[in-house]
Amino acid sequence: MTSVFDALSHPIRREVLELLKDGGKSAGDLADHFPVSKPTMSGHFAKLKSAGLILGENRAGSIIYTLNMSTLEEALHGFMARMEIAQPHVPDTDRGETA
Amino acid sequence: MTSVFDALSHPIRREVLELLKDGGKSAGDLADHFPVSKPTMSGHFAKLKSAGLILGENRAGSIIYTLNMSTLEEALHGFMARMEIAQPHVPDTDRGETA
DNA sequence: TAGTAATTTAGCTAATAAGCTAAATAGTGC
DNA sequence: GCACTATTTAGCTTATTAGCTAAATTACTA
Repeated sequence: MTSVFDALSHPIRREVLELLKDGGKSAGDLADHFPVSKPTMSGHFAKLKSAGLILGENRAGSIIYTLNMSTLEEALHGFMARMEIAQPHVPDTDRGETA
Repeated sequence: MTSVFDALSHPIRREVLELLKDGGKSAGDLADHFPVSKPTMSGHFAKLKSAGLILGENRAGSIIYTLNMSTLEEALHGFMARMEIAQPHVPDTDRGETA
């Protein structure tokens, strides 16, 4: 069970997540974005899946990976709360921002 | 030059950062919080320093490590922006910025 | 059912990480 | 300068990671 932060430690894996933010993509399509072999990419997918950051689904002879945003958000928000890191660019709370 | 995400991948290193959020602490005091040897902790400090997450300063026979919050914030905010993750609002916290 | 395309698994190598003990270094204070 | 304390460096072992090629598997499609 790879931890989320372990999964995020490799730049290829972070970029895979970014590629998935606008919708699912096949393993092959994802792999084509990176200068490593498909088996190597398969290992990266396995780690992301083990961390709960992506889900894989069989579809028409391919495997479509989709982002599991809630796992990522929970990990990042949880850590930021522990560290008491505030948001940088959202308006002051005393200006009555409407969510 | 360890990357911030590499540095964050180990739980001891994340907890060191948390211990430093309310002010600097000596290497020895930090090491006492963890069930590993001091040389091992020294290696963790070196990685955090190499990632720009902490600073070490000689003071009265000890080395005081302090958190470099801006590096951490930049990395997390940057990644969250790339991922289009809403950043949480953290309530006012007194981080000890006594004028 | 056989073929084909997509993906993973197996098996390997090389590099890095994390831990240890023992020794070296740096800085204080007498 | 010497002793003392704090911390790091050296040197080692073991485990993990990341990469590769080749082979196996899975799942469509004809």
